[in-house]
Amino acid sequence: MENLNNILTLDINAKTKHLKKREIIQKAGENTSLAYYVKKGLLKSYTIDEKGKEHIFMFASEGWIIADMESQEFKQPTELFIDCIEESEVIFFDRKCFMLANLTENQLRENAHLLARRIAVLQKRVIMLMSVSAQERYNMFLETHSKILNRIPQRLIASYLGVTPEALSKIRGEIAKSK
Amino acid sequence: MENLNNILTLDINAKTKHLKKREIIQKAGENTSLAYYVKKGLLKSYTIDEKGKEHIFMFASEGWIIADMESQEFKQPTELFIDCIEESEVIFFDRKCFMLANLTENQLRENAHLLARRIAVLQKRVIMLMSVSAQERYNMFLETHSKILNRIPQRLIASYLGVTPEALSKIRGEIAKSK
DNA sequence: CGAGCGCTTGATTGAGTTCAAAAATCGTGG
DNA sequence: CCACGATTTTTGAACTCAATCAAGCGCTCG
Repeated sequence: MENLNNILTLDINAKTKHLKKREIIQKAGENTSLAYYVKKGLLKSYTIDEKGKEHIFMFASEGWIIADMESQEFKQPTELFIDCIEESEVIFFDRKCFMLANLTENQLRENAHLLARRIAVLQKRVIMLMSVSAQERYNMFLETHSKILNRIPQRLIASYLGVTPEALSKIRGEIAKSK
Repeated sequence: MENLNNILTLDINAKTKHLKKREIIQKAGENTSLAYYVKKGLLKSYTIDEKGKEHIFMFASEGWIIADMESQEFKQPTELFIDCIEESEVIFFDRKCFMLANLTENQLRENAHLLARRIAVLQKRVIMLMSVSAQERYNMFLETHSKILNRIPQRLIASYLGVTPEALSKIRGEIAKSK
């Protein structure tokens, strides 16, 4: 992820901001073409459904980019909220620089990989949601997010896994018992 | 999707093939960087889990590209099977031409949009799987796949929705009753 | 220090699965 | 083109996993 700085420098308007815990940097319904590079801290992106329930798409810690990469393709307003789980330091830059014509071959490749990696993550998630139990999903989460595990509240992990906080608590109880 | 032909022409090795129903064009575990443009017919991509269950990722009819766009990014072998639901006519070409340096600005933009659109579809699917009932998922499917609906066997729709064929049959029964 | 939020635990309910078998549809060979 | 076997779809009963509802505990931060 280090060489993403190449891309970041393409946006002369890119700005680093210091954000407090719980600070919202993007709301569903807004028109924005911004993306966010996390220098420090921990963010999440999510939707809120008709019943007011939050559904988390991704967590982004140091070195990750978080944004609504796609909704702009179809319809203008984003459907994603993005906010800070911790106090964070984030570079705001324009997503459009991913599509500039004067990119080098390496930058191009980097961009394609970035999008492809995002697709890979989502594809895995779809399989996960379709085919494995909540318990197995939690185990997979433990593996894939081991570094930032203790920085994420339980309730948010439950939302990411697509279960209620109560269900996750019981799953953890089961795991603890079986040891 | 018409101008995708621009990209297709970049691969001098691209070949059109006629395929019979049930013919498999890609198997999990294979090493390939091919992508498939559907000129005619209907294909599906899917995984098979430990229990031997098929989980469908996408259907591709006329004008769509189907491929494992992402697993190559990480690990060599693909995890997706791709086969024909109907007799089909398909252009086999190399995915790598999406990342060539000599693409025009329009082609670049087209590629980015293609990937972004795929992300959008997957993102919607994740929300769908996390937050709505099987019945609602079926209704959403009816809307988004209305043109190819009657060409897809029930059992495959159930797999796409993440439910058993029995469950889908009952859902359809309910809907029919309520009219 | 107290109020509220987050986590746990238990009882109940419900959506969807599994298993089984019948009914409908498809497709292939004669 | 028909008939028969195979595959799909439907229907039903029993069961399971996770959701919902409700109550209690523990922390933190205001």
